[in-house]
Amino acid sequence: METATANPKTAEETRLNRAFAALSDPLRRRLVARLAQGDATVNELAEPFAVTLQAVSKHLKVLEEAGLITRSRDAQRRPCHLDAAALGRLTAWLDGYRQLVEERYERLDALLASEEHHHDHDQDHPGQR
Amino acid sequence: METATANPKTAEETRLNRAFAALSDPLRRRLVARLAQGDATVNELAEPFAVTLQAVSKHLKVLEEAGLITRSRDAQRRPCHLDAAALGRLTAWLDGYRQLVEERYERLDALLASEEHHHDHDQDHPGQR
DNA sequence: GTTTTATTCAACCAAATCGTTGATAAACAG
DNA sequence: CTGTTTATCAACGATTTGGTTGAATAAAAC
Repeated sequence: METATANPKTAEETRLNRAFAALSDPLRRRLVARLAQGDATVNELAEPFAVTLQAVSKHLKVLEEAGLITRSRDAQRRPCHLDAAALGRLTAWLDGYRQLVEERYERLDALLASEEHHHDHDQDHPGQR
Repeated sequence: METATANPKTAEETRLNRAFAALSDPLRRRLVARLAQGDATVNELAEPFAVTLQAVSKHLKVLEEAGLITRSRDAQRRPCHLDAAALGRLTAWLDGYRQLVEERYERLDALLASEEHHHDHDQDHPGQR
């Protein structure tokens, strides 16, 4: 599969860099959570938080440059819209690696089970280890 | 910075904070990618990169404190193991919000379709972008 | 014992990050 | 035009981050 190996700088990796970096800030993640409920302007987004409007404006710029949100225009307002596809790219990255780990785990399980020829207990996946 | 006093900040949120922050660094994500292929020691992990062993050691500490990896012991070595469940928690967070956005989008689509009484121009929906 | 291997700790430094205040721009309302 | 709302830009300071080198620890090998 794709799974960017040791490539120096693909555009895709740059995009992931920006997106994960954007989500590393708790306030930005709360903005994302808020935007999941519906589009909102900068003022609306800033209102619940104990920071200045300028700080929120900066955070939104980061989210926008990371491709996580898009912005339109309504008079003086600039409503923000959360981009579902961008979130999907992040889950795809994470889930690809998660699946690799689980596959390896299952193969190890199978190996252990096959080598245990004097027992035969069911080796079902145990949810959380 | 968020107020520590007025905000209870659940343990779950703290865990997400650490995990997303851990993944915000490109080198740490490459370590994760490497560990998805199989467990590895600090030396093995550091070898492909142009940074010192100590730098990688620090990064691994961050990943460990974020719960993304666990570590065992084999003589002087401390092999790292990628935690699939931790990756799963991140995808769950992202995907929850992604689904909210898509549901809202679909409802808006349906509303627009039902209100179209004098036109019938096709409202194309952009599947993947 | 001494030395080698594997990893971490400690101190330090440059650069990035996050927040602030103050000024500016753009679109409206009067 | 004057003033208000909405949002951004610019400069600054405090803190965090990611890297380095050098010393320290722990287990193994000699």
